[in-house]
Parts: sequence; structure tokens; C-alpha cells
Amino acid sequence: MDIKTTLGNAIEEAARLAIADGVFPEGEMAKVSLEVPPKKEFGDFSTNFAMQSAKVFHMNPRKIAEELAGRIKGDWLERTEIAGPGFLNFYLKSNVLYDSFRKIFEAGEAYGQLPAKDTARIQVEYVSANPTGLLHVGHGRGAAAGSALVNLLRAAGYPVVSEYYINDAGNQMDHLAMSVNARYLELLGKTVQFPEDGYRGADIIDTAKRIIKRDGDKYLAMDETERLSIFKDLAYQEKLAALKEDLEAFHVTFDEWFSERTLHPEAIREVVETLRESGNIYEEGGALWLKSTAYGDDKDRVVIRDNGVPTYLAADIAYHRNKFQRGFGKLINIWGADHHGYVCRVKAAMSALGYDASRLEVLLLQMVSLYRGGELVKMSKRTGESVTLNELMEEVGTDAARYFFLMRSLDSQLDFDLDLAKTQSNENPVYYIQYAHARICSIQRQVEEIGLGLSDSPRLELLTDETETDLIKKIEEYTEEVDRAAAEYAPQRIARYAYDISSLFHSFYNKCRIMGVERELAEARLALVSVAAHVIRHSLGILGVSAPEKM
RNA sequence: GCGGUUGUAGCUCAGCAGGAUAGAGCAACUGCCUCCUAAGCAGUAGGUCGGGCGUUCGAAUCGCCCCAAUCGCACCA
Repeated sequence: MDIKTTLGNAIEEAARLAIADGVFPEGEMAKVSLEVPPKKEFGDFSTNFAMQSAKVFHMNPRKIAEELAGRIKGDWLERTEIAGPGFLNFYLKSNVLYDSFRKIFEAGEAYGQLPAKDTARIQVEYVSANPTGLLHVGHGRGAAAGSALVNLLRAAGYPVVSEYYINDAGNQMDHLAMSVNARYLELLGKTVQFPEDGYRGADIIDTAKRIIKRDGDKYLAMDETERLSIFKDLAYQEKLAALKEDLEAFHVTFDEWFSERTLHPEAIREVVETLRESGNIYEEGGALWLKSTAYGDDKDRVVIRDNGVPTYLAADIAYHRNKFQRGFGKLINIWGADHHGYVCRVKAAMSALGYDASRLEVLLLQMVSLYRGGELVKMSKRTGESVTLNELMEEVGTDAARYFFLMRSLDSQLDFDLDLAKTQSNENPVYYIQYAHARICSIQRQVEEIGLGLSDSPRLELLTDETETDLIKKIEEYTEEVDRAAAEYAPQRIARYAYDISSLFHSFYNKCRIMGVERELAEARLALVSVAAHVIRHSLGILGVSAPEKM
């Protein structure tokens, strides 16, 4: 049992004793919550239990605290103090710190991975950009957030799989084919009118060029319908391959790639039929409408257009039903904030199908605005002026880009200053973290040369400097931080943690030396920095940021 | 007009399952390399937590109203 649980139990036990002694009234007790206080002077742990109990016990919180303090016992406890309006501050015996740190040291590489949680599988769907062009920086943020969330949930012990939904069935695929077709004809000297809804990005021209390079002008002679059909397929394959490649370069991989086409027409027809049978569909103006207002939506939504073609929503309903049918207990979708209007109707559809809509969690990622030379860079697929994820990776590097995306909360808008990120100055905190890791690796290399190595049983109690105990405490908080960050779907907490632990290491590094001190102390310090390096590596791993051994 | 998100130091942002004197980086200023990587450390300065009202022993954190920014409000995806 860890010390926090032990302490929590001791507090509850003290409260029960006080009730038995007739000091506190019988009845419900407040919940005990323990936290690491904001200041070191306030001890190792503190609780607001006395204040929370003031109302239930109808007593002065400081009086409650006094009664509790006298009843909390344990050989791990140095002393208890009452402070402020009624905080109980606990100061633990120093061996508690070293005993738990020894366990972490002995766990080695396993530290940071929490035991498997016995919960239903979670699916995380993210990016899901149309295979019609290049990924831009907005997708990059989604890719970073989604992959980090998956890593985080895994570290916290949740069973989780990731999925990419390929929108390969709608109009946009026809627009893609027409765009490639137009570029193809242009490149072969024909005069064509570029399609109004076409994609004007340079990547489309590249696709056309590649087709020409490989197959020449052999498609010219074809009937346009046939040519479009071939180009649709060729362009699709190429775009999808490019997506995968770019994502992998960005440290993003998926367990599943789900094609929307597999839902057409059968799955969609089926789900619409199911909804019709349960009375959730009606016809009006030649179209089929989902009665989503019955489930909290602002208005009803068309699922089958008057021309018989299903809407995007219809496919999405079939898709999400399919997810539930695959047995996931929780569905997490990461969508751009510009899709937020969509959340309600998809949830409404799930409710209409009889699923618990709260099992579908949509995380909305706020927009990314790019600035270059102090000017806002407009992002538009159509104009082809958007900055792609690839360009971003080239300019600032994968690690810096990922960390920038992940260091702020998902629901705050992000101003990405390209010039600033490009300078690769120390303004970029990712270097600070990586530098801490590289420094430790450097020490490990040099220590090896002078015949010093990691001991099996270092004398950890020699680590008494404040920078050492601060670092130990931070390391001991890691698993709890992982657990909480996962529960909150908040990878930015890990970004923060990685920065904080690096900062504590740098302080230690400037104050304490490893080489040139007495052997036992050197071995203890080596154990400390080795664990620190592991935790930095582990947290960077969650973020999908590399941990270099040299810089 | 309706809805989502945001508003915290000069700038970029953490903190928000209510708690003790609101934190970090950058920028500014002062120190620290004969010493394991100075991409570092130590320190100084900088704030009516957008505004108001409310709930509470206690509010940056919860609720309501207002202001501002932003994204949406399709038989597009």
C-alpha cells in the first residue's frame, strides 16, 4: 500500500475514533482528499478534511483538526500540524521517501506504466482528414493530440485502440478526380476550365505529374467518365499513402483505417431502416429526416436527400453504430472545433438507436492560427496557400511541433508563430526537456569510463540535498499524474510534468556532482538521475517526442 | 439572434474534481563556467485572474448577466 492510501486510511480511522469517543457526532463523514501542498513548509501532504467536515459535524474546523491530529498515528509520521483555516499538514519520516523511491528504482523501465484497468475497451478516432489533399497544421494538432492521448491512456492502463476514418465516399472524391483531371489536361497542353469545387493545391498538380510520368498521355483518348473514374482511384491511393507517410513522420500510427466506402450502401440503408422502424425517421419534401429534436438537437436533420443520396450524417450514424457494435465501451472522437455543431446530432442519432450517448465523447480541438512575419496566414485547402504539416515539420522539426501542439490545453486556441518556432531558440521548451535527458545520458557515458556504475542497492538515504529530495518527490508523483491526465484526457498535463521534472533535474545538476564525490553518494546520485532520465523519456514518449542521448 | 471555446504578468500560456502568499517561459535587470554539455543555474522586478452579481467558512476555479475574441448554426464534407 502506498503512503498516501495509508495516510488517508489513518485520517478516516482517526475520525471514527473521535466519533467513538463522542467528540464528533455520528453520521456521514466527508471524503478524505490528500494533496501535495503548494509550499514545502506545509509538509509532505495536506488535507482539507477538517474544513470539509465543518458542516457535517457542525463544529469549528480548527477544533476538528485538533481532535483529528491527536488521533492520527503511524510509525511513518514525523508530525502533524494545523494551519490556516483548518488544514492538516503531515510531515513524514524521511525513510518513507526513500522506501518508496527504492521501489521505483527497482521497478526500472516498468515505472510509469500503470497496471491494466479492468474496463471496457476505448476507441480513439482522430485526424480522419479527407484523402483529397495534404494535411495542414490543424490536422497536425489533431494528430499530436490524438496520438498523445492514445499513448497516455495506454500508460494509464486503459485498453485502447486508435482509428482513422477515411472519408472516401462523398462528393469530395469526385472533386478530387475532377481536379486531377483538370491538372492532367492542363499539363498536356489542353485548355480547361478548372472545376469550381476543385482542389487547387500544388499537390494535385504533383499527382497529375506523377500520372503523366508513369502512364504518359494514355488517358487522353479515354472517355471523360472513364478517365475520371480511373483518376479517382489513382489519386485516392496516392493521397492515402501520402497521409500515412506524413503521419508516420509525425510519430502517428493507427491500429485501424476505416473506409467510409464499406458503409455504402448496405450499412447506411440498414441503420436508416432501423431508425425508421423505431419511429425516428419521417419523410418530408422527398427527403428522409432524422427526428433528432426528440433527443435535444435544435432541428431535425436530413439523412437521405430527395435525390436518394445519403448525407454525410447518414454515413456518420452508420459509422458510429458500427463502432458500438464492435463492443467499445467508450468512443472518443477528436474533432476540430469547426465541427462542433455536429456533436449534438450524432449523439442524438446514437440515442435514437438506443445507445447511451454519454459513451461517445467528442473532444473539440480549437483552431490553430498561423502567424508569419506577424501576419496571419490564412488556411484554405482551396487556394493551396495553407501551410502543410510537412512544411511545419521541416521548418520546426517534429519534436518541437508536437510539443508546441501539446503544451496547451485542447480547448484553447493556438497561435502558432512560425518565425518564432523556426528560430529553434531556447524559447522552445522542448529543448529544455531534451537537454535534461541528454545531460543525464552524457553523465552515464562518462561515469562508465571511470568504472562507476549503477549499484543494485544504492544508499538512497544519502540523497539529502533539497534538490535531490525535490526530484525524488516529483518522480514519485509521476504515476498519479499519468492517471489523472488520462482521466481528464489532458496530455498537456504530461507536457507540463516533463518540463517540471526537467527543471528540477537542472537545479540538481547545478548544485550536486556525481563524478568526484565519495563513491556511495555517487552511486546514489547515479540511481537518482537514471530514474529521472527514465521518467523524462517515458513522459516524452507519451507526447511522441524523442529523447535524444546527445545534443 | 442561438450555441461551443477562450479572456490570468509587457508577450505566449499553465493552474480550473473550490482551499493556504495565483505559477512558468520569453522579454527586462543582477550574479554564476580552472568544475559531469551555460540549449543550464541562482536571484530581482512585473497581476484589480475581462467586468458585475451570486453560492460558500473560502472563488482564477461553481452559477447567472454583460463585454471582447474566435468557431459554428446545409438535402457540404
